[in-house]
Amino acid sequence: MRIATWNVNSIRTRHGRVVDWLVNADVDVLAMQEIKCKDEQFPREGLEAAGYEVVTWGLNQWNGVAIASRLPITDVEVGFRGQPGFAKGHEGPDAPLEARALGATIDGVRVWSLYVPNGRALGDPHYDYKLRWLSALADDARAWMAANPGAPMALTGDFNVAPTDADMGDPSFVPGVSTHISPPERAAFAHLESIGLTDVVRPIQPDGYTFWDYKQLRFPRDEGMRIDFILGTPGFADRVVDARIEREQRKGDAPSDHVPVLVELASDEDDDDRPMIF
DNA sequence: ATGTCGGGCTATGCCCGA
Repeated sequence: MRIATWNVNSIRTRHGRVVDWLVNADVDVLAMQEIKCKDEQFPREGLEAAGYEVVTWGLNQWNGVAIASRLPITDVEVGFRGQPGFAKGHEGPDAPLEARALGATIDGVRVWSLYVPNGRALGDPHYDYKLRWLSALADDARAWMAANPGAPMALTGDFNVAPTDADMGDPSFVPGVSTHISPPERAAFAHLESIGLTDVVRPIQPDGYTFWDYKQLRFPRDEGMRIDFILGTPGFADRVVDARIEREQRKGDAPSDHVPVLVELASDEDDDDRPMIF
């Protein structure tokens, strides 16, 4: 089974490219972020014609997450337990949720499509929200892992954190000043790893960015950032046989500013070593 | 170069978010 994540930056602008890539890359499951539309506006036709079932959580023109799968989808969860909300002038515990997390089970694998808040600037209310959001995500993941020992789960998506210096190649992000590289954000990411989630792509693809800003020739200069990840429980990580960052998807007409990240999983029904398929 | 893209709005440019 091939599972991918992709911040598509508007599915209405990108659906043709998304379907083409899914079919060409033979992807079974795609977690999307920044669909930037309401559920009823999501262009499902091309995906469904290509054999994909689609579940979405889109509230308005901002954020929005979705999962498309060629295998049956069950146990859809809109938002995670304890997910903090956020809205202008509404920063308390009863702030409305944003459409940033969607969970589903596919062929026995729990898959989350996550769009972590950007943070905007150090000290901005959105930055505190980002840290609370990541902390609550870890709490929910830890509770799920305790209740489902050994089970495969992947937290996939745009984490908006560059965990190491090598993951930050955009010179406009300055240590001590900028989001995405601040110690608290990196600690929040490391905390996800400390509860038993593993970046399953990095051991296979140690280099490469997943995002390049549209501005200032960031892609031609390869001044990107590695901020999109697939974090797996041990029961997920043990089945990963290959991984890929689809840099080619940053090229051509109307690309997203992010590229897909995907992994190939061995079947859970046999222990045969699978050949590397990519 | 604040140099690019998305979205909405009531518009044919301006605002917001990334």
